[in-house]
Amino acid sequence: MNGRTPRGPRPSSIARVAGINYLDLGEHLGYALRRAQVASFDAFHRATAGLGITPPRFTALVILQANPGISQSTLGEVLGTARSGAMLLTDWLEARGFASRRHRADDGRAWGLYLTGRGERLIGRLRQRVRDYDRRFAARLGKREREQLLRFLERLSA
Amino acid sequence: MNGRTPRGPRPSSIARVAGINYLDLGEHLGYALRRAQVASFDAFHRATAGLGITPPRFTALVILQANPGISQSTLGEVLGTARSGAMLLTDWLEARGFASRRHRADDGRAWGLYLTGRGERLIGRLRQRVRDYDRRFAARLGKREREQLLRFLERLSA
DNA sequence: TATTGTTATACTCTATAACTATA
DNA sequence: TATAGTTATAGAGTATAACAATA
Repeated sequence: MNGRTPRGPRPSSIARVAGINYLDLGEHLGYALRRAQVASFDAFHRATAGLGITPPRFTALVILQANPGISQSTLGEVLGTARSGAMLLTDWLEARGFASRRHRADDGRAWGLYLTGRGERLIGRLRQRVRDYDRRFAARLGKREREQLLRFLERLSA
Repeated sequence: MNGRTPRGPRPSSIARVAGINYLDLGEHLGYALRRAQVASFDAFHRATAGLGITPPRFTALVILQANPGISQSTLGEVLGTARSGAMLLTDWLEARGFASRRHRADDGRAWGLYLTGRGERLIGRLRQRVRDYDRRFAARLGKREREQLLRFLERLSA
């Protein structure tokens, strides 16, 4: 313990409590998805401990890396949040030197968003960590099962 | 439109944005789980529209039905939240006449929580609605696929 | 008129910590 | 001492609405 409390939302696992009757809750896809997602978030949190990186921030870094010059509105659309949220997220990245806003030649209203060198290095390290955590988290499934699961989830999300 | 804004958290879907490069984000189990969970939450929200029922509240109702006399602390444990959160949730249920607190004979500190008749009727209707929504949501999967998915998720959550 | 970014505001959820009463 | 419930407080996340600048 170092006394510092992490800032982001704390993932609290949802363990099965002994002696409790859950009825058919385990048959509900929504409940099962929620439990698995919390477990995944918990693993993500441990994998990125101390960096202040949350899943949306990680996603934003990946999207900025692959789509240099993207606007805040589009970033918000990708993340599924309102413009104002995308703006706060961009503020966070910029304040830490991971991303920069540049004026666009073609549209005076919008910013173009770019990773800085520091941001590139961060996402490089993060990619590795997140890939590792994802593999460890999925270790209870076989390779084929993991692929199957991904396809199922993709079909539900489309 | 009736002008009333729903109270609970609004599920905002995470659609794929055309023209955006997502790199390998789709291969991340955490990302896929999050997207599916948001889609599921969105369907749940529509299924229970107007009732103010959120997934944790639904879970609490099921747990109270199947475990009459459960304490607030244990309910919080089941939900994966702190005691204070379980208390606010119980307040919400009690204020609407869905649940009641009764003193315990064996332990003067703890409440025993029980569904009221009104709560029983609510959970009866909700069960039906939630089961329907869950089936519709999973309609993109076959029966066997749905079962497989549930087993995969269960293994990841254990 | 519509859109981008911004700002202010409000609301939900949830955690922490301190307190009380019981055990 | 430890636990159940309570209360107060704080923080993160995110939505809405209004506004200025630009299209």
